[in-house]
Amino acid sequence: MSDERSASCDTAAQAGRFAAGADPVKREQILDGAKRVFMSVGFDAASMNDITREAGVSKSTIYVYFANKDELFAAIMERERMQLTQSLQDLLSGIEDVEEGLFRYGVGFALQVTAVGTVSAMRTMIAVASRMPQLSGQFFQQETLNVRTVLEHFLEQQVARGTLRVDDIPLAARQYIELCTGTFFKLCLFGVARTPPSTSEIERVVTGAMKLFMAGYGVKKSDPSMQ
Amino acid sequence: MSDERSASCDTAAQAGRFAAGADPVKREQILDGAKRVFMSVGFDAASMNDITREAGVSKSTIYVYFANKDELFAAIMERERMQLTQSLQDLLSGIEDVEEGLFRYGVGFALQVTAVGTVSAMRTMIAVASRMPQLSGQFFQQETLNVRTVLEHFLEQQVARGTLRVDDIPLAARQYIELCTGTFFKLCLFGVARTPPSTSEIERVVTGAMKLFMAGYGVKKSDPSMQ
DNA sequence: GTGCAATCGAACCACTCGGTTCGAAAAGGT
DNA sequence: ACCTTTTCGAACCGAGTGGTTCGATTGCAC
Repeated sequence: MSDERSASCDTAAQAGRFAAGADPVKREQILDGAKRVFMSVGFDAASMNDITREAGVSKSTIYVYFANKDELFAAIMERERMQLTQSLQDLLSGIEDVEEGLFRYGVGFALQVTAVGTVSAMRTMIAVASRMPQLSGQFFQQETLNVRTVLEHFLEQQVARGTLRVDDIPLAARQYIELCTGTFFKLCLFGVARTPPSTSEIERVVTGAMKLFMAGYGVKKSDPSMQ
Repeated sequence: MSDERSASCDTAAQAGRFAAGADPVKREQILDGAKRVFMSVGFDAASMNDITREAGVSKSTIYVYFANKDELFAAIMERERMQLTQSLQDLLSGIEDVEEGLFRYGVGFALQVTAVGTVSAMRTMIAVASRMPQLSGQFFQQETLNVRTVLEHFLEQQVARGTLRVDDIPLAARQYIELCTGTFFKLCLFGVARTPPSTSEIERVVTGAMKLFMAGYGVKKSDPSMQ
């Protein structure tokens, strides 16, 4: 039954014909339009009439695809979270050198969290965090853990290789993340910085972060001939 | 004329009789009630009917004191900002020892930014930052500058005393602030941490921050007899 | 061309919103 | 007790809210 339905959907994808509420193109169209309104004015000030206009579909169609405003919002935030998480997965793939890894992670992460889309998604989620604890918990919990886990694994590897000496890996990972991104993220979130920081500014701050981090955790090379 | 009015107000303060909309007790009552609603559900979801009930005054009285919802909100956020700024003014007064100063600043600041009241004020302001850029700009700009300036002055003093070697004071100040508070603040803001961190947890993280900071910027004592 | 179904969009619903009006009640001064 | 003024609170206003209904239009398959 479900296999039959799945096959039917795959076939229909070529044909452009779906059951009501099942057209992925129409669904994305709604999500895209709604996202623009939610990210612009937040959940409460986003009206379904505004979303109808922005998405370019009928309001009754929106209600065929989503049960209510809350469900539409949740779908958008989940989509945002997945995109954000996805883009951070491979920041440290295949890297073995400690400074190259730290630099690449720091810059990549800073670019990600200061991007306009990320900031507005965060801001929108923060605004309703106390009223929608489950949704916000899911959004921030997963994202936070994933980002730090990647760095923690990398630090563990470096400790095993003898390039770093770290007693508390989770604390060190937190410290490095905050050194690289903390101020940037806050300035963007608060609206003090109207545009994302430049890449060169990010690189400058990440370089300083690395320098401090290595001063605290780096293992000095004891053999001068290896320099 | 204005002197006469001012004297009249001072006298009346003892007597309990004010011109309409000029009673400071009634004004605070409105602000307190409105604050509770705004901080709980945000600007948009806070209705003037809710605020009327919470403040325990008539809606028409609220409109005698404040022109509209926006003005009421702005007055509350300004009051919050001033309280926040005030409480951070003297964190480093009279301290000369570098590690004592760093510890005291780190712990004091972390306790302040993770307090429930601070977090909800920030969250509420962030939610409307893109719609009320002037208000949010004022709120965050002043607060951010003041907090960091205090630390920068302290670092400058320590550099002059020879206990720290810092090329870039503003960057170092940012780094230390983020090391001490960055993760705590975000976890609270995102609603992941449901309660503020314990003082012992803050002290643990601040101690780690100091250790890292001194590893990077501290001037080692070259005279053993001074230990 | 025909038939079927998804989508459209105008109209509708009960309710809430921010803000206004104004007579009654309350408070304070003399 | 009387007078004045502040505050109260019920009723009101036009606009907007999320969500529903349903005949007309459109799009796709055959």
